[in-house]
Amino acid sequence: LVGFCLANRLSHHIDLTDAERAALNGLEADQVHVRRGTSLIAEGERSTGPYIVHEGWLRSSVLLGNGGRQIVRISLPGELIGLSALAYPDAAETICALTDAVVCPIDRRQFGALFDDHPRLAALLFAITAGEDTALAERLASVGRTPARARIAHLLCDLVARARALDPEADALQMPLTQEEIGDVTGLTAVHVNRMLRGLADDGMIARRGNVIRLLSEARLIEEAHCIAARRLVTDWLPRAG
Amino acid sequence: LVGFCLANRLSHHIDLTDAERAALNGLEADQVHVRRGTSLIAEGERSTGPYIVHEGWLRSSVLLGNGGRQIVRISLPGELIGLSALAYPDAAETICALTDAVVCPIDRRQFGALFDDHPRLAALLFAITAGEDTALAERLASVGRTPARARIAHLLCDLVARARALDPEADALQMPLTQEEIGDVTGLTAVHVNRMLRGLADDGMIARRGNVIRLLSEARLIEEAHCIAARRLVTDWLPRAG
DNA sequence: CGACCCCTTGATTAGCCTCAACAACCGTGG
DNA sequence: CCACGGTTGTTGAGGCTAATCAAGGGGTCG
Repeated sequence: LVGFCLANRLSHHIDLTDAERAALNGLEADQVHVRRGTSLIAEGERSTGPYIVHEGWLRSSVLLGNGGRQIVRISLPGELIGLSALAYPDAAETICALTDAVVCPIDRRQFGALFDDHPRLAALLFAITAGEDTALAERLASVGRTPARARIAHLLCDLVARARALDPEADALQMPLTQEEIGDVTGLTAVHVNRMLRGLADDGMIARRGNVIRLLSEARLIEEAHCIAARRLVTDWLPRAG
Repeated sequence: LVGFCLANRLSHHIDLTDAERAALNGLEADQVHVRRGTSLIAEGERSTGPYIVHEGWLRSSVLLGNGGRQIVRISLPGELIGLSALAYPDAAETICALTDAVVCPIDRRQFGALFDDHPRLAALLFAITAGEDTALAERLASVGRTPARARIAHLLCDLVARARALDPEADALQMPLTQEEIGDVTGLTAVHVNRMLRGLADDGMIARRGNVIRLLSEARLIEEAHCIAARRLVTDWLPRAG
């Protein structure tokens, strides 16, 4: 078994019991490898359940009738993706690997069984989902109400913060998104993304070398992005384990 | 007890057992009245849990550092709001009543107990939350990747569809949002919202009389908005009741 | 009656998009 | 090994969408 599993991630928030750990191991048994650039599932296809990311980065996007594309989420190891499979029979989003990746498919029913067997885990997943919902709302605010530079600053801050949560050592961001994809996240064109990145570099806020982006002044970026700092989850309301 | 409770809404998706119904009644016992224009909770304030809307419409918004405001959700009776209270100790969004409203506050711990006592209800709420997450992603796509007219068409289609789910008779939309608020949903200025509404009216797609908006050609609006039709929830994965 | 909010409309500006051309890089196949 | 096509990044010029600034009208509430 390779990669960073959900059990790892959940144990950052609560102390897992042996039974809970075993249940998660059972849930995360299957692993599917996805090569960079290939899609795990396409919008409209029949889906059987969500996935847990074990390794690599992925993106979820929706297509517009006018040919446009919006990337609605970038997913890192330890995160759940494709949750719309719990609401609808067909996938609402196309999920595509940004790097070579390993994911674990979860059948809806397996997921449902978790509510019976391990209510505390189910509740924690609910809390995590609520937190990601807040992050999505924040991105909507960024796209809807801030200028281009700020949107890109916001994305960069978001990604480094999440990458750092996985690897506290990393001070530079190995950026797997093309400028066109950055545009699809932020609602801009690739051309304009390019100009804004150049602007940020000229102003000494970031340094670029190939795909690697280093944040030279995270404070100024955060200020420019009107970021909201990552918050710690409250877990005091979860039911008792067992 | 007034209004449209959560039990009503959930029973559209599954047949509730008596025990489940009783549990929901217990959950929804408290009712708080909120007058139009007043806020239930402000961003940053300590929060104790989410709310269930029993009557009226409310909006959730976030403030940007630059003075901007983004409305991230419009909530109708039967819906859960303020779910970020399950993730963070302080409210992530300001919730404000668009009409006189009645809501039921739910303490985090009450909500947590639901996972122990009624796993099927907890799982259904998870599914509903996943569905709303999809709707939020769709709005992000609308704001990020479609022109002003399309964004407004999208909002109108969304609101009438949801209003109609509550009252199938209603063919007109009693719009409680000011044009400035419509702008805060769609990422536009009030002035431009006004011009776009006029344009839609001039083209015979909507008719306006005061606050009441009638959709004259919903098909054309949907096409213009690149809307995705409301889908039916899958519930086959939920654990058994009891 | 006056103050305030909301709607409406016009004129001007600015931010971002479109179109276009080229350089750099990559994986592929000859 | 190199030639090649395709993708990505870069930069310039010009146009369009939506923001800004400004002014006035209608409604409601104190």
